[in-house]
Amino acid sequence: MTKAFPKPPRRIGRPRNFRTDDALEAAMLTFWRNGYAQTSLGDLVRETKASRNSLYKTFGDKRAIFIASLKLYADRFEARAAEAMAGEPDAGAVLHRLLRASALRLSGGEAPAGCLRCNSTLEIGGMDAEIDAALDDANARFTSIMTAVAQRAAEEGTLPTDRVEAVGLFLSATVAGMVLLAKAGADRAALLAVAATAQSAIRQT
Amino acid sequence: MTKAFPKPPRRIGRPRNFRTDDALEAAMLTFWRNGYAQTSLGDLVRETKASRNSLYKTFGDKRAIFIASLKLYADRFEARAAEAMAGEPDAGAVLHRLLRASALRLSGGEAPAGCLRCNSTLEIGGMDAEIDAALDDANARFTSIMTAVAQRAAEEGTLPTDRVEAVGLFLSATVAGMVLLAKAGADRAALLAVAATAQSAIRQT
DNA sequence: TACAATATAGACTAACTGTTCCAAATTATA
DNA sequence: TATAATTTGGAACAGTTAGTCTATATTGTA
Repeated sequence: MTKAFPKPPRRIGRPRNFRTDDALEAAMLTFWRNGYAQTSLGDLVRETKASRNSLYKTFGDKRAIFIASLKLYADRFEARAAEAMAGEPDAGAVLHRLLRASALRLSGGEAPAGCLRCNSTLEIGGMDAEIDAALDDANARFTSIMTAVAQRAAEEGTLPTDRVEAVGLFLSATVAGMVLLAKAGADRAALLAVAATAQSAIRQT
Repeated sequence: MTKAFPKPPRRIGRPRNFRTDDALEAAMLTFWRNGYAQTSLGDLVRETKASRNSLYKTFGDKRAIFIASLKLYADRFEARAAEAMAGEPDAGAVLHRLLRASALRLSGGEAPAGCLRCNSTLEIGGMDAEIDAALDDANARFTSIMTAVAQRAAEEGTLPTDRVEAVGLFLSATVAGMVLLAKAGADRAALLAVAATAQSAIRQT
C-alpha cells in the first residue's frame, strides 16, 4: 500500500540544478522563439539551466525535447479553451474570448512571436516521421477545439448543423492567419479587426 | 544607338552550365520545400545546376539568393492576382477565383507544401534585418492585393467603405490559415469549405 | 570515513555549414 | 597557335552542430 502523503523522495547523489517542469517550459519557449533548426543544444543547455547530460537523460535527444515542448504547448491551449468553454454563457462568447485572447497575446510582446504549433508545422512539417506525428496530434487537437465551439453554436441554434465542420476548420484557419499577420507586424487593432470579421461566421448564416 | 535586334551576345570564356532564370526558379522551389535554415548551399548547387562559384557571382551569398527567391515568389502571385482582377466581372468573382486557386494549389501536391512567404515569415522573421525587409515587402504586397479586392467591392457597393481595411486583413489572414491547414494535412474539400466560409463571412456584415 | 548514486562541467568526435580559393576546362578573338 | 575571359569542379577553411565520454562534485547511507 502506498503512503497517503509520501515524503518528497530525497534521492541519493548530487542534487539537480533544475526542475523538470521549468526546464521543459524554458525549452518550449526557446523552440518557440528560434524555431527547431535554429535552436542548438547549446541554446537549450543555457536556457534550461540543465547540463547537456541531464537533458539527454531526462528528455532524450533534441527531437524528443521538441516533441515534449510541443505537447506542453498544446496542453496549455487546451486548458485555456476548456476554461473558456466552462466560463462563458454561449458559443459566441467563448469564441470572442478565445480570439480576443489570441489577439492580445500575439500583439503583447510578452510571449515569443508567432505560435509554436504554427511555426513548427510550416518549418519542419513533412520532414521527420516522429515529429510529424506530434505535429499532426497538436494540429488535430486545435482544430477539434474550434470545431467543439462550432458544435456548441449549432446546439444553441446559432449555426446550422451542416456547417459545423466547415466553421471549425475556418476558425482554425483564422487563428493561424492571425498568427502570421502578427509575426508580419500587424498591430493589436488589426488583429482584433480580423477576429471581429471572423466572428460573423457564427453569428449569422 | 542600340541595334533593334541585337545578336545573342556570345560572350568569351567557358559557357555557363545554367540559365539565371532557371537557377533562381530552382532556388525558390528549394527554399520553399526545405525552409531557409535547412537549405544548404550544397542543396542549391545541386538543384540549380550552377557551380558554387557561379551562385556567389550571380546572386551573392545564401541570404541574397533567398531574398531574390522571395521576390520572384511575390511577383508570381502579384501577376496572378492582376490577371484575376482584369479577368473577372466583380470583386466577389475575383475573390472566389483567388481563394479557389489557392485551395487547388495547396492541395494539388504539385508545388511544395505551404507558401514560401508564410513559411519564411514564421521561420526566420525577426532574425535578420535584410531578410526582414524582404519579408515585410512581400507581406505588405500580399495584404495590399487583398485590400485592393476589398476596395473594389466597396466601389461596387457590396462592402461598406469603412470595412475595406479590416476585410483586406481578414482575407490575408484567411489565405495564411489555408496554407497552414493544408500543410497540416487538410484535403481539398476542407480548404474549399474554408474559402467558402470566409466569403460568406464577408458578405454578411 | 568509505561507498554508492547521481549530477555537473567540459573536452571530444565526426559531420556538416557557408564561404573562399585555385587549377583546369572551355570559349572568342588576335 | 597564343591569349584573354569566363566557368567549372573540387579542395581548403574556420566555425558550428548533435551527441558521447570522462573526470569531478555533491549527496545519502552503511
